[in-house]
This record gives sequence, C-alpha cells and structure tokens, in this order.
Amino acid sequence: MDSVHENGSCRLVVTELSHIKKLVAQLEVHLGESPDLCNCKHLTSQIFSLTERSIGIITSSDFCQKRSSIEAGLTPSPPSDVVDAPFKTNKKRKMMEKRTHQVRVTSGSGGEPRTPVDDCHSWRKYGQKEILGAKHPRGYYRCTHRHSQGCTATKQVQRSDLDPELFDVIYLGTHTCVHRTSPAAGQPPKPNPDARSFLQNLSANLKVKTEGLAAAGEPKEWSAAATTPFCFSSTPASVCFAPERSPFSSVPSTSENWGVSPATSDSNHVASFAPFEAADWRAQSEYQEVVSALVAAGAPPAPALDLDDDLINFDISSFFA
DNA sequence: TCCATTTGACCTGA
DNA sequence: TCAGGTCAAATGGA
Repeated sequence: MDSVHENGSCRLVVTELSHIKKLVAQLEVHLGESPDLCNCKHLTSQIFSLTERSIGIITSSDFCQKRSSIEAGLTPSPPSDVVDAPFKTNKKRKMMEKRTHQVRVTSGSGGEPRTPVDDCHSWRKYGQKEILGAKHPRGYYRCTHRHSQGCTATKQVQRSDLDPELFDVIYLGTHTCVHRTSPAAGQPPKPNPDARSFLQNLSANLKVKTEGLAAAGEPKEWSAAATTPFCFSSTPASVCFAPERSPFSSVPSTSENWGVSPATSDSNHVASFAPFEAADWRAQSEYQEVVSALVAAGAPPAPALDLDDDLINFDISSFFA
C-alpha cells in the first residue's frame, strides 16, 4: 500500500547517508594530510545537515511503523519482547531501588564482535553469569572507582541473542566518582591523535549501516542498530554523542566538556550516556532502532528524541583543534 | 608489584 | 528451590 512511499524514503535515506559517507571520507583525507580546519568545519556542518535530513525523512514517513511490522513478522512473539527479553528489568530484584537504564550499542563493524565500546567511564568486570534462556553470558561490571571513591555505578553487558554483534547494556546506579578516562577537567583539549581512527570507525560504520538501509526488507540489518546515545572510544579521551546535542552542535565547547560530560553535573549522566528511563525505553525503542544506524556511525540522533538533556557536549571544532 | 579478568562459591529474593 | 547478582581467590599481563 505505502510501499512506494516507503521505498522512496529508503532511497532518500540511502542517498543522504551515502553523502555523509563521502563527506567523512573527505574529512579523513583532510585530517590525514595537513589538517585544514576550515574545510573540516565545513564538512562537518554538511554531515550534520545531511544527517538531520535523513532522520527527518525517516520520522516523517511511516518508516518506523513498517519496520516494526517486519520485525513482528519475523518472530512469533511481540517485538518488544524479542528485543528486551534477555534484559527485562529483573523481576526478582525489583526491590532494588536503582535507576536502571538500557542502552543498546553495536560492537563495531567487521571482524569478531568485541566488547562494547568505551562509554566514558572505566569499568571493572567483577562477574559473569550464564543467564537462563540466553545464548550468551552476562557480564557484570562496576566502576573502577568503587573502592577509592565509593562509586556505586554498575552495568551489565550481554551479547544479544538475535545479533551477536549487538550488546545490550543495562546501567544501574549512578556515578559518584569524578575520575574519567578522558582528559582531566581544566586541561585544554589536546589535538586528538586518534582523530583518524575515529573517522575510520565512523566511515566503516557508515558503510555497514547504509548497506543495511539499501537492502530494504532486510530487517536483520536494521536490528543490528545501536540505540542512542553512543560513545566512541578514543583513548585517552572518549567521544560521546548525546541525543540532543550533536557532535556538531553550536554549543560552545570547553575544555571541560570536550569528550567528557560535564563533570559538575550529575555524574550519572556522565557515566551512562544519560540513557532514557526504562519506562521510556520500549516506547522509543523502535524509533531509535531506525535512527540508530546513524548514531552508530557517529551521526547525531534525531533532535526530536525526548531524552535526558543534560548530556555530553561535543564540539567537533575543538575535537579537531 | 599492581591491576584487571576469570570463575566457582556464596548470598538473596521470589 | 532456583536463578540472578556479588564476592573473592586464582591467574595472567603490563
């Protein structure tokens, strides 16, 4: 019925994302040779614009609805159950008064799936458990600064049964620590030696995800999408993307907010990308899965997403400064 | 030597 | 009693 409309939307999105990919490649070239900041800024501006248009195309169509129908058709059980089954809030532990967030991240494209990327905090694994009905064990992590600073933040990471390249992450508790894996507050942002690898990562992800888009009717590719927000790892600094403040945001960047979240704000948001509340997760999950291809590639998610707003600022201009 | 990971045992709540 | 979550000793790498 709406297949014409949907296919048209698909093509538009693919076209837009292809443009983004080319621009990223250009940006990489600029960085690889003699960094041309003027060109870089111009390119990043274009990338941002194209990304927003792509998201607009998706959100203005019945794209998400279609996709969710496809998913439902693939599995006998309700889609939400499929997605969340291994990660539903533990009913047996529901008395724990912890804030639980759910974030889905991709492990990266190509090669063997790895552990989810750095999320701006250092974690220490303290346990692993085989979960009933899950193909993969669940890993238990706590903040490295648990003992030194009494930080109670923990997270649980489990590889998705549906897609081995997907990791489902549940954040519990809030970060009370002040240490970061990124540069210390007060220090000026240094030229990031990992800028190139960051862009290569970006480019690689774009490739994978756009191919998935091109193959409309291949929901598997769609399901291999990450959910916002996302964080690229680039030790020592981690580049985090927040849903409402794009990497190319006009928000002035400072040494404090470069690659890290505001150290003075709620550390929970620093730590866990300030993911949406669990209650909001299901309602937004389908939409986020659709746009997550962009997110996984480093593009900013749709501004329309009503997520927590006190998130990480990231200004591309200072990133390349 | 320090720190992170692994893994079996133990604890807790349903 | 069972499954999920945590502890802590053993182990390995830097």
